[in-house]
Amino acid sequence: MAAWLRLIAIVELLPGVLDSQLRRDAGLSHFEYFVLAMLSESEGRTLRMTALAHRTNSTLARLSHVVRRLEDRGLVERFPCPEDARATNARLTAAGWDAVVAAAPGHVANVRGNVLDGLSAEQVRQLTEIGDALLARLDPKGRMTALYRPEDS
Amino acid sequence: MAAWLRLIAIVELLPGVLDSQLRRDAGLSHFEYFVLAMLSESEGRTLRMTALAHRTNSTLARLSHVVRRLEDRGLVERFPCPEDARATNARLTAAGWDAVVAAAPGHVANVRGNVLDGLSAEQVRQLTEIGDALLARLDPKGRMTALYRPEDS
DNA sequence: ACGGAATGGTTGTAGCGTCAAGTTTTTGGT
DNA sequence: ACCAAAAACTTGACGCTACAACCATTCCGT
Repeated sequence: MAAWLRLIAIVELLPGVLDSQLRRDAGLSHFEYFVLAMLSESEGRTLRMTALAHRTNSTLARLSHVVRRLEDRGLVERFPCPEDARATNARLTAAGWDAVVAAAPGHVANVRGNVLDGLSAEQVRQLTEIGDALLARLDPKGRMTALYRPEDS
Repeated sequence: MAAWLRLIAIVELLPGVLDSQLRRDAGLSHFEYFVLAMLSESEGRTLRMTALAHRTNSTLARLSHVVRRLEDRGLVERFPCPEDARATNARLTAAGWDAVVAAAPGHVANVRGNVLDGLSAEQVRQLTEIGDALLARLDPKGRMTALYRPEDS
């Protein structure tokens, strides 16, 4: 019960902390930043929509809306996938890359300052294992396994 | 980094799991349920809006909207606080009590099944301490301390 | 090789949360 | 005693997310 109440509080408070720093300093929501960051780390800065949805723990519908808005802002571009005519690729533009590079340091500092620095090295290790155990239940199909366990996928 | 990615994934996935079960089985969002639950545990099933906002880790603005909707549905009623004319009290109605009682068992089962049962007793203990450490940073003013550390405040 | 099911994606809508602004009452400094 | 600042909400507008419906393409069993 004690653990559960704390977990709820974290889930309720963390998004606000991340969003407001990024919104203020970079004009991006945390989810938008995360989408751009996942693209920036991919081959050719390009991913199929479904793959991107998995890496961002999101729905295709949600992602579709967000990518459209990012495209309107010139940070991302979409083009049909040559290999599968059903699929769409999303690629980071030069402006999108610049936006991630500009936003990253402040975001990392925020995460360290507000989250990780409060934990001992041992607790970080414990949290990693707890995270694995929880995600095994929350994401039973292992859809976004690629993110938190990059060796599979 | 591994711990951080897992924490993000949890924060992204957990609300959906909680909301969809409660929405489906009880017609309530998790936040609405939590508001009703906090009232149900309070003296006279009544709390001032500010106190309720702290216990639910939320903003007064957010809470005000939610309580208005709950009031429209007859689950809660609002009345001015006699001691402080600025303040508003929210009280659970009989229908609201019934709604919490009806929703609780399914919700508890869901939480156990999807979250806590995946952890060992030792991990639950670790999570409690990690939660304390994180909340000390996320909620530096200890606004909603009352929730996760009921002995103070 | 054909037809139904599954996959991949988009869009409209409705509901919820955030932000900024406003009102009223209380507190505190002088 | 007075006035400014703070506290306690409420409200309206706007943006984002979930849900459901939809279309196109590919897969697969027979």
